[in-house]
Amino acid sequence: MADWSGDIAVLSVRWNAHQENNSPSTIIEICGRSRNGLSVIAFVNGFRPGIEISIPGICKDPNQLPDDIERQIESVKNMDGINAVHEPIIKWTDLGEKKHWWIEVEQPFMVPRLREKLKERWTLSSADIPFGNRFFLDQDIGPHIHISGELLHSAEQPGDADAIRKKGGTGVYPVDIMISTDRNGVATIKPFQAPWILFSFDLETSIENDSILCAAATLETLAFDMEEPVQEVHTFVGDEESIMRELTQLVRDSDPDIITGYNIDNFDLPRINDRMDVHCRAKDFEKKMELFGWGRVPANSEECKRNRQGLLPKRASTRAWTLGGRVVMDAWWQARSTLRPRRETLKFVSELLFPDDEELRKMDVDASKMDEEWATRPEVVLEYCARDSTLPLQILRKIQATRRKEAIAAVAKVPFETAANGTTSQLLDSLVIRLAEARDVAVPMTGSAAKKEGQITGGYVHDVEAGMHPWIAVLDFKSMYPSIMIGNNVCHTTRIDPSHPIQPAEGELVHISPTGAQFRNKEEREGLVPFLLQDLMSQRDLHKTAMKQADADGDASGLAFHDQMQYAVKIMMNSFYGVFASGFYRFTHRDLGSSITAWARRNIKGIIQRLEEEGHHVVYSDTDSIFVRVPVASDSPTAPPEKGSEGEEKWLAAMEEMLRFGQETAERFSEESAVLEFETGLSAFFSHGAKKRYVGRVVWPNDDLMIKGYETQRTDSFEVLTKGMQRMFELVLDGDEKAAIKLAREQIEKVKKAEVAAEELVISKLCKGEFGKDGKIDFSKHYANPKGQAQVQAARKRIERNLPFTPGMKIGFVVTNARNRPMEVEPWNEAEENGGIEKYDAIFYAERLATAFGRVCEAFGWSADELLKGNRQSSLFSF
DNA sequence: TTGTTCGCCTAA
DNA sequence: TGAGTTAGGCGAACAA
Repeated sequence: MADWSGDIAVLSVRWNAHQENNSPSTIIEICGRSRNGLSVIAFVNGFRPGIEISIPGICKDPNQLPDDIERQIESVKNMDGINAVHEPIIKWTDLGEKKHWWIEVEQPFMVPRLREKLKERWTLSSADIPFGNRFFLDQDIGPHIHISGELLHSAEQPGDADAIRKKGGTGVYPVDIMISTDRNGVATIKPFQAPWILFSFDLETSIENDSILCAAATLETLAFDMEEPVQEVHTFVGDEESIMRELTQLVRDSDPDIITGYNIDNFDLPRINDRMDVHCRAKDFEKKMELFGWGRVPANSEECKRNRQGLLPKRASTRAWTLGGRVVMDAWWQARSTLRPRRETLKFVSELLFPDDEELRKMDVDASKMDEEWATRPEVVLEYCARDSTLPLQILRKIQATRRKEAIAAVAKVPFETAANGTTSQLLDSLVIRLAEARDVAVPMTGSAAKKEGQITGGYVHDVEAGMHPWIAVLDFKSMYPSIMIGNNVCHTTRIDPSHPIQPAEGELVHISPTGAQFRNKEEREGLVPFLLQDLMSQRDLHKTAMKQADADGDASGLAFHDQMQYAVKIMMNSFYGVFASGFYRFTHRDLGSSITAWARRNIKGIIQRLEEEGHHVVYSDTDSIFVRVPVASDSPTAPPEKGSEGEEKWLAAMEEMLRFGQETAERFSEESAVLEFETGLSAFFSHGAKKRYVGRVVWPNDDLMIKGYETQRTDSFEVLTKGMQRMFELVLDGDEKAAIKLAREQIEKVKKAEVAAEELVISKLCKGEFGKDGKIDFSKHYANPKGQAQVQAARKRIERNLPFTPGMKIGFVVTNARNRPMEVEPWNEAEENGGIEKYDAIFYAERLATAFGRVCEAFGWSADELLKGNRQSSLFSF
């Protein structure tokens, strides 16, 4: 047989239990897309599953073993499912250095049962690493590899099912290329952007009987050298079974890597799954695979029965759907996490991203009367369905969702699937475990660490003084927590525990945190985490340098690529603290998290104190930032002056002083592993006196309005409030308090008279819930008192009116009567004129405005009450 | 009217 | 695949 080789980006990995010459073997099955656009399945031979065992308890001398160790090992060897016990290796553990025996297991699925049995007498390590991941760790590869091997299947030479089975596959896969190889056929290459194929779909369903009325799918292909993607729209009508069959056929023929759609996780995929169950008897695999056999695996009953990564998509957890060889990426979820939109409907998000697209403004089909709509104007419904199958692709493209995930995958060295749908700790596991194994550090099981009791103390937040503050320099610690971890060598493997057999030598320098916890110094024992963080830091520098180079060369795609990569590195670095401060991570200890934050608090409080002692007033500080008064002339203007006006000179002088002071102060307080940077210069800073709520006029390094915490930033606020407050802050920072108060009063008055459109009053909040057995949504699991939650009330009304509602999504509503308790609300229905809102509670909204505006205006002598009434009772100075 | 609790969302 | 963390503001409901 011929050989095949090529560069591929790995989409996902799974394993198959196999037999070779009557002995068990396990095949790693890699699924990827090649650089030139072929879908590839590779069977990798020669890896064996297993786990590691060592003797429980503290160990002072790894060579001192129980007398009956031979007998014990022998009895392990004789256990069912165990192939072999390898020669022991000495590894570091938190109870001393110990001998570790690698127990080779027949098949990965036997591991859970063996774990249960072995843990009675042994300590287990490396015992809960999914076998597919093992391959990435052992070979030290990431998602971008060069792979070569024996060709089993191609367009020219279609594969033979039996021959493929002999290589560990389950039949002929619906892909371009299939090969068989071993560890020597795989090599790391530089990351590249894979020409993924995306498949986006949408269903329209009956309200009356839940059946699928019609469907649409859009395919997107983007070759690496093309600017614009090629899209192809398909529509499906007819009886339900044939719609499902044709959809499935299209998936298998078009062979996409990524399946998307809007809210498919919670609606479209569950619906197809339910309808499949309606049409198929439990054992009727033949029919099931025709209706929903979307996996990139052979269509046979064996693949049908797999619970994960098989032929039929399954919900592996509440988190994501899995199927063989493809990745489900819900455009809703991606849009939510990157955009944090105020509302989450497809219409809202699309209009947000594509404000110039007039088509999006067309009135929707009335989803609450879908059966009627379908009966009377099917072509309109189908058009609407087709559009909704295309939009998710545009959304993903606009927010660069696949490129971001690909960059994360490259940095974390995991398959695309893990970057797209995995957890933060899985990303870290990938880096930490491979380093641990390389350094002979035993890998503990998740959950093996002592539980963290209560919360650890976090960052320090300085009280903020209410009012206006002129000329503020904002100083920030550069990557504060990572720097502390590097600087103090903070790691699971460097923590000094009095009970540990290995102790630092007398007089050895150790890092002592303010909590008293101690860590070895880097020269004696470098931590895994500090090493990884340092490596990530230098990776980021490389990408930033490459960005500059690409920019200079006019290489737009290179610039974008390195920007994605440096951003992904940043994300990874910032994930370390959280994972290591969590209560469950395998390499954690409660002292790690609390030491990091304790060092951080000590650093920042120390600097605040020294600044104050020097007479530099610190106005505010949060965790890693310090807002300090710049010693400018007292008559320095705080609003940018007109060109050529008399204030201009003073303004420039103040700017100059701020730069000098900011840079000098940052430098003066910087230490080797605690670098302070002059990040931002403000000509004016305002807060009403609450922590985490402030605004500033940024004048360096660029001109901007910075707002933190206030209603303008909140997605559960409403537009009149958001817009009004934004305008108020602009005026306040210009020093025009009068105008700000006037604006506040006018806005409140307008709302009071109900002269504002209901659309500007929509409040949107997350509404949780769970599907009950009867198909109804149960709110009581998530809410102590569901009736008391406005968003639940709105959700219930939507359900009652046959309008779509998905637990876990934000829901928009308008308050119609706040006099009653709980207050009455109406869901916002964007398919209807004016959202279907006839009347709103103007007094309620006026009061909300007054409260929010009042907090700001209080600083200038107007209370919320006075704003609401429109005049002031006691006036010291009346405007 | 006031204090407590629940819940959402944000800053870092 | 159950799982990054804590600090903090504030609105609403509800009990007292």
